[in-house]
Amino acid sequence: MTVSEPDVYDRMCPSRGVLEHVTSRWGVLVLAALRDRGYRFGELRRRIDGVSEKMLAQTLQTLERDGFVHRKAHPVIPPRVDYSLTPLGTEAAELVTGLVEWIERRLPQVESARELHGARREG
Amino acid sequence: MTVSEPDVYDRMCPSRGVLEHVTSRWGVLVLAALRDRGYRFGELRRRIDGVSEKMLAQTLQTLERDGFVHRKAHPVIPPRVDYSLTPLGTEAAELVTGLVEWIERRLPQVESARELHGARREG
DNA sequence: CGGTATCCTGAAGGATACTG
DNA sequence: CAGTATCCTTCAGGATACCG
Repeated sequence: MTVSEPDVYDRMCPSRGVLEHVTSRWGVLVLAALRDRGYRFGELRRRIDGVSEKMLAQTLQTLERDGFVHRKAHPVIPPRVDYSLTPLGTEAAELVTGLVEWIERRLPQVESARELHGARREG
Repeated sequence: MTVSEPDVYDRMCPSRGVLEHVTSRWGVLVLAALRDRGYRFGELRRRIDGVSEKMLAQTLQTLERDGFVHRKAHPVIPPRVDYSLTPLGTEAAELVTGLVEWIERRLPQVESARELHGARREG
């Protein structure tokens, strides 16, 4: 395991790193899911469609480290680990789900904008 | 130039694509910048620290296609192109800058959470 | 000035196998 | 079940060159 440096842009503006954790592909979806209730690892994996074990673990670790997610490991066999939002994470999750829900409401407008504009890349 | 398909996850949930355009590394920063006022291409490039010409152009095209950004090309030499937010883009920008500003306010809490947790990866 | 085209590399991230 | 370790592929995105 190699520990990577914060990149140049992070050094110039430390909030960029946090912003990217929270708005990352899987970060958004984890926060949104946990807003409903706490989940076990496997539950989350099934609920968040398409996430790999590796990426889910990585995303949860990053969010835990930033203080957004609380991890509670029960010392039982088979292992049981529950994830939930911290108070800080709850606030973050409200903001990102606000964004997600806004997008879902405005999707028709986005799609008609795309038609007007002519079908081009989906980057 | 190859035009890429929307990937599998986009097909399952079309809002994911829009979410990723808006929360992408440069998308967030473009929306936040344009919230202040309209900018020319070069102005934006200078204002958004670290963005390459290529990525700025690509990001603006994506946001334009989604109906968030308005592009006004003046037929003069040398060329002049102004970018601004559409009404839809203004709403999106408000949500993302809300998130950015929240993160900036909470940064001290995030940093103390990191210290408690012990210094680990910056993924 | 405001792009586009091409090339290239490092990092993100998926598949698989393994473990306590 | 909840991860780690390893390998391998894909792709974001930077560098460079060129153009209207």
